[in-house]
Amino acid sequence: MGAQPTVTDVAGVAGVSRQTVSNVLNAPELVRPETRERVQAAIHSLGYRPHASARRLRTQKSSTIGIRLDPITQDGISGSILDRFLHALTEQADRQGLRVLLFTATGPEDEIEQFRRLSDAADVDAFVLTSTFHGDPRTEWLIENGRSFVTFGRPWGIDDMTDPEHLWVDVDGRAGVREATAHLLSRGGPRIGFIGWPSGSGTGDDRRAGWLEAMRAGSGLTEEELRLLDAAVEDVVPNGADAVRRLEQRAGRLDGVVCVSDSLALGALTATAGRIPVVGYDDTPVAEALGFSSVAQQLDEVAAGVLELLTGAHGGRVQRGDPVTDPRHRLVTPRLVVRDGPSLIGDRTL
Amino acid sequence: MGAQPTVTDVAGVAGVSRQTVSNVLNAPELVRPETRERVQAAIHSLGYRPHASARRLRTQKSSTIGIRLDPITQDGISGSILDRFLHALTEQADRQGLRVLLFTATGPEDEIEQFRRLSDAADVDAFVLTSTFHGDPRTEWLIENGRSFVTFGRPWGIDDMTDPEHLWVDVDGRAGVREATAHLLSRGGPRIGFIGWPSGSGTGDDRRAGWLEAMRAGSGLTEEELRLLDAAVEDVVPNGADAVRRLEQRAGRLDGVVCVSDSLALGALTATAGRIPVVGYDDTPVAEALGFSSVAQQLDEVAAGVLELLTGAHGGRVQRGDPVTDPRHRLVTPRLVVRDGPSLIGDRTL
DNA sequence: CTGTTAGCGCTTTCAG
DNA sequence: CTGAAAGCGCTAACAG
Repeated sequence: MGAQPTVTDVAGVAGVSRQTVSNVLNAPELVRPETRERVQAAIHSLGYRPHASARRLRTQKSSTIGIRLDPITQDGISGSILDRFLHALTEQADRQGLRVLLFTATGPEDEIEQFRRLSDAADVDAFVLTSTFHGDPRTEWLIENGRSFVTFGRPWGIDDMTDPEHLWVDVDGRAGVREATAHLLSRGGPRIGFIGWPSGSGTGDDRRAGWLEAMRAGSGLTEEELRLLDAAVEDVVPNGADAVRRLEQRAGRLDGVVCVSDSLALGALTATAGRIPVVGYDDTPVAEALGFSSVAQQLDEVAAGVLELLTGAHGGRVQRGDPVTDPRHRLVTPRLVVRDGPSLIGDRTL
Repeated sequence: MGAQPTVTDVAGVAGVSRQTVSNVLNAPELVRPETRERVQAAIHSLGYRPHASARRLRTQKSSTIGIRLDPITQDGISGSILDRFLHALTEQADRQGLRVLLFTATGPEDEIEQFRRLSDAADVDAFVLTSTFHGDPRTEWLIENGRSFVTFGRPWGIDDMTDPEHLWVDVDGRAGVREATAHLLSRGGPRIGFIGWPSGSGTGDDRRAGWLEAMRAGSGLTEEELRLLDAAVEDVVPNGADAVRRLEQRAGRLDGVVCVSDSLALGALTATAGRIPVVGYDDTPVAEALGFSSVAQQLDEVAAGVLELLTGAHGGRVQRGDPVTDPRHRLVTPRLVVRDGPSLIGDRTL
């Protein structure tokens, strides 16, 4: 432990002045290579590290991004995607010298209060928001108050979508579900059902659109028939089972099911028991454990995109990018992880 | 946005000097109520917030605790417990004015490097470690270098266990499994199997001990018979199914199974398909979704314990407690969450 | 109880 | 390219 060395100590050892040391750290090109090396050596031998708070006080930058940890990992099954995103974000932020600070909030209003608290205290430079929703008051507040932020998730309101103040990264769910559907179409008959959420959620509707596109393009079924293959339920496991039974009843036969989430896929799986292929969404550990296919969000890419938008592609510092040259958003294409069917529930048990 | 007001601004408005303001904030009892209120009013009307970095620089405290986000959410199923712990920790830390900073590391050695980096830069005051293991080099380094830390998880080495430098909080797995086993004994026959991990892991052995205690006390079986009811496998889902089949073969009949994890419980469930009760450990979302009983760690209590040890029961500041008066560790008793059996895989599907 | 004086460790002018 | 001076916003001593 002991007292940490300061720039002054380093300067003493290297035989230069304090800000030469500072220059070596912050603008190495200004310092003659020879001197630079001497300073570096001193830094190394003393084990010097710049004092983060001092630097932050001076530069008025915290180099820290704040992210709220969701209150309850909703379903829990899909909740792990936040977990994975968080990990990717932390890892990549680290590499750019950015720290990730956690906070919690009881609801949107409280979250706004946290925004205020954390940014007023200069604790964070920017925020990363997850699970945005229609007419989200949080983004509104952030924009109005000139705070830097990026959302993981499109703003689903009509105007927001193109608001240049609103930077976002999202996963192209439509493309993912389209691919999943096309995959099932190519594997078996044309009657691929879709178990989605009730319409109204941007994310859910977007994914449903992907199913519809693929079906129109490749199933040869009529609109009437397609309607019979489309179910909308709340996102809890048992509903997946109910929905699949209902679809089978309505449509007579099912050749496969694409689900809007792994939770519903799990439910569907318990009802189909391996008879027909089921594809989920999120590629959660459950999908892997039970061996069903799922659409995987590329959380690494999302995290990279978030950071890029935040640092304006300059890396390192959090600062707005140029509204003209820099992109304001990024759509990441997910990847279908194909698995050979439910090895456990299906083949082995039943 | 605009420039944040500083103590000087507040002092100006309230008509007092700078440190009277500071005193109002840090030692209110030193200031006459009348003045105090005037200052408070000024603070409020200006929307003043102390600048965190300035304060940290001055006090040489970061009021921040660092926690590593596990590299890969191992199984994923049980990985969510870190997630939940993190949430509880953040929430409670918040209330004490402590921030939670995340970092990642590729392994124990790298994690130590991060400890050094974060504490040298005065970014964090203390660390919280999860998933400690036998002869963990991390705790050794932290102790040697005088860094504050608390582990979630006992040190399983013999000496470490009583090391007064090592503060820890853990969940009493033995008690949890004992209760789970007793519960199954009371519900059905005496042949309650145990599916655990290979011996060697402190956590796993501890839980196994719980099963053994309950069985010796309440099953009336011989040691010989008990041995036939005890399986040890690696923690992946399919192993749970294999193990249960093996046990049934060896022991002839099974009246229930207690598993060391929800992952194995899920596997066991697919093989037993609701014939006999299965109890898991961790009470993950999967247990809830599928409706099987599980031993729930009390993450809120663990988080509270961690913070208490960290702040030496004084709350607020991170500082070692008195080695004599303050407790050095805390064992939290888990809770058995009883569910009426696998509603999905069991009753409905099969 | 209140004000004055100093300085945490760093970076950013601006001269040399 | 290097050095000297100044101050980010705050709080801990001490003196009034």
